[in-house]
Amino acid sequence: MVAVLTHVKTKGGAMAESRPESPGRPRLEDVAVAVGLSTASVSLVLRGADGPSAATRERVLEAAARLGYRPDRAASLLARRRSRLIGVMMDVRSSYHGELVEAVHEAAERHGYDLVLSTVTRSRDEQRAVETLVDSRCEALVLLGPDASAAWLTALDRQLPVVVVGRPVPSAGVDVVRASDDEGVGLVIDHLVGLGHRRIAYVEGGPGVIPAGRRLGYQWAMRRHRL
Amino acid sequence: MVAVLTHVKTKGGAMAESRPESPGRPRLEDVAVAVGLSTASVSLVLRGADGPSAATRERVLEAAARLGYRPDRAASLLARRRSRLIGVMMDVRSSYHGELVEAVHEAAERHGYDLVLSTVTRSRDEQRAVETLVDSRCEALVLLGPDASAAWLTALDRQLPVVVVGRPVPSAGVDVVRASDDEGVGLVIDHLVGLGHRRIAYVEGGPGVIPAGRRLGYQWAMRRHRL
DNA sequence: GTGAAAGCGCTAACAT
DNA sequence: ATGTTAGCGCTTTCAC
Repeated sequence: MVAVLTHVKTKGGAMAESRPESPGRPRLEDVAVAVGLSTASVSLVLRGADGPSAATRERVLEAAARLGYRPDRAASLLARRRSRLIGVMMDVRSSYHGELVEAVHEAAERHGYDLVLSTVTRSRDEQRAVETLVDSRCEALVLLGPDASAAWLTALDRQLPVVVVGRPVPSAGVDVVRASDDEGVGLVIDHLVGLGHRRIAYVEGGPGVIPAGRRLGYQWAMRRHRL
Repeated sequence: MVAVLTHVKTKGGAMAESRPESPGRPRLEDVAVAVGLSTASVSLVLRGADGPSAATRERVLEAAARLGYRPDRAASLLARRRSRLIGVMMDVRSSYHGELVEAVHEAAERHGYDLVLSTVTRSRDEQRAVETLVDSRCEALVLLGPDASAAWLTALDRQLPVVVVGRPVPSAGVDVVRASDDEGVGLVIDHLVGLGHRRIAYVEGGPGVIPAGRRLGYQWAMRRHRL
């Protein structure tokens, strides 16, 4: 029943012991050099900009693939103006939260946003979980079932758009959406990032709701957005 | 039952509409200037290095708090040598995975590592989920229930330490730990980052196991590590 | 269409 | 004990 460490067989690799003179992963410059272009051009191609010619594009893509190039998220994030990131605070152990996250993920994806997940644990409370998200440059936050006192919740809301799901927020000065299924979240995200970009808070209608009507919700959203 | 968008009340904030001349979040330099020190010193204080004097520390911490300074994760990550990040691929909708994540999180935390969560969804397959983790500079990966063909799994394992949980890996060239409860994961992480830093793979003994023996597992780990 | 150069905010030697 | 100076890898004007 219990894990047996003696069954561990090592394979020689090391983690802490810094890989000696490992070439390190290929950088944008490596690709640039490989095709005899500037990093600027390569960057454009890789991001699908319309500047580069089809021929150039071809060569760059080939080289990038051949070298196994992967963009460095941290570097990219640091250099970019907008992060296009939406942070989600949740409890990973809740499959209900999981369903919501999936819905949020799909909605966000449609608008070109990526998700950053942060879970609450026994040793990591909600505020710390949220801090991680803010520190990660998220442009908006979705808080699943926060036990938040209106205090820091509203303070947070003054910094960036925040959506709260699952528990009624006390009489804070935040505005609210009422709904009772997980599709509402998708709708809210659509609304949040796709349309008005309003700063809003969302509160589930009540407990014990039956997750359903998924498709319906999305259809509504799509229709509203004329997609 | 379905979310009602008409209930949305805006609050005037905006997301896309770049906050005009917002001062932007305070940077390390802002804190440095506030206390009349260099960013280097401030960085040291904030990271709890032992260089700075108690007096200096005091002032820096005060200023940081007053300005509401929060370190930029991307910038920090980019500048740092090691990321001290462990990536976890999972299915957020599975509360079993959630339990495992919590265990992994606690183990990782004890060794000063942070977790990066990446979930598989209908539109995001395992390989893409894992790519995100690699691109995020994770030093090691924990894959929960991957349906991986040995192909890219073993290729991945050549780049960095990988731990697989939940499904037997085909006859790949990876070494294995056998166990049957989620504590095994904690143990493996301990082993992975705390002791030998070995490159290993972990395979759950079988399906339908009863998550139990949590404490016991940890006690074993602690004892082994003399903590 | 493509390149040069200036950062993004932070960390890490190396000086002082 | 604190400051200086380079970068980390990428994006982004602005020239060419």
